[in-house]
Amino acid sequence: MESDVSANSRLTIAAHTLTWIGLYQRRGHEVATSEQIATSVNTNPVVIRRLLGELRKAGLADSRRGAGAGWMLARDLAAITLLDVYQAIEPGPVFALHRATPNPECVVGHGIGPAMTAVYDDVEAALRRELAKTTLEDVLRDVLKAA
Amino acid sequence: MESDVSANSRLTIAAHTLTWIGLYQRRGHEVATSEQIATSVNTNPVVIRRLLGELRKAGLADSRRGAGAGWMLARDLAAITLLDVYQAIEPGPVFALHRATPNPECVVGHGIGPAMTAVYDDVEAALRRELAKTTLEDVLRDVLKAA
DNA sequence: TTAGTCGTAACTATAGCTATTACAACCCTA
DNA sequence: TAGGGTTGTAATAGCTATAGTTACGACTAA
Repeated sequence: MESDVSANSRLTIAAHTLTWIGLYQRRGHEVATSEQIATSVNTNPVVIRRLLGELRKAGLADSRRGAGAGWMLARDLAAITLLDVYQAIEPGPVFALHRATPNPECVVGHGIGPAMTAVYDDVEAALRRELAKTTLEDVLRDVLKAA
Repeated sequence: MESDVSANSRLTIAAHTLTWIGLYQRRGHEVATSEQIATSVNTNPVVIRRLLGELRKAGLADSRRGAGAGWMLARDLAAITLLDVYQAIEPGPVFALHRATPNPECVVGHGIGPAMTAVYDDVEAALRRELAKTTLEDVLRDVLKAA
């Protein structure tokens, strides 16, 4: 259990999942099951299947049904950045404007939205730039180094 | 109502609040009440008081009690960056590791935590760098320009 | 003494993430 | 063609954070 339970662990789980599949495939297996991945991640197989569904929609993973079914990578680990993963699973922005529209008759209430949006756009861009620097190949290298 | 209601609007509200106080003080008033600010933000005064309580703890705002009570800035708008505000009100990191510890007997489960932590540290650093670039004076300038 | 505001507790509502159960759909293999 | 393992997905519940609201004691200038 981590210190802050509120923040998103989706990116962590997604990176874990894809890295696991990549390593498993390199060891000679064709497909990985959500059951196997869930055992490594320590969660429920359905959580993995749902997440992999989103990753498949983004063109990062693929699945096979029926007997001998399972999941595989759609691209090599080196061709997937954490930004790819982030964009596949993150729905909204990190920061939001007001829930309820602020008073438009007030100077600040009127102008604060655009002003903050400009800042938030820059912040998100910086965040994406940073995530784009790391591929899942890099992640796997770090993982194996720690072993 | 904004498009994504889930993300944090706390930074937006906090910046709005401090900017409002700053402008109000420049117009000759000594203190601003949570009631006035809440009218501009379009929320409940208690929400503003709670937030200003955190900002005061961080040394950004100050309050006076009793009759003629209210809030004032502890520093000039130019001396407050959005990073200051962010650090005063944001509790946790943007990204989290797994809720439940992943399987330590699995290579990936064992090494993924440190690997992702390294990335997340860089991302948070980039985010902070970006927020530090903008002061509330900059925000007020943008706000007045939009009017 | 009074009136206005802060400071804070308590409660409710909403939304997202995670976890879990259940089951139909699918398809390889024997 | 029957069996069995796995995907795909709906439904539900619990937890947490944010937000909104009411209520009321604490404080202090006038």
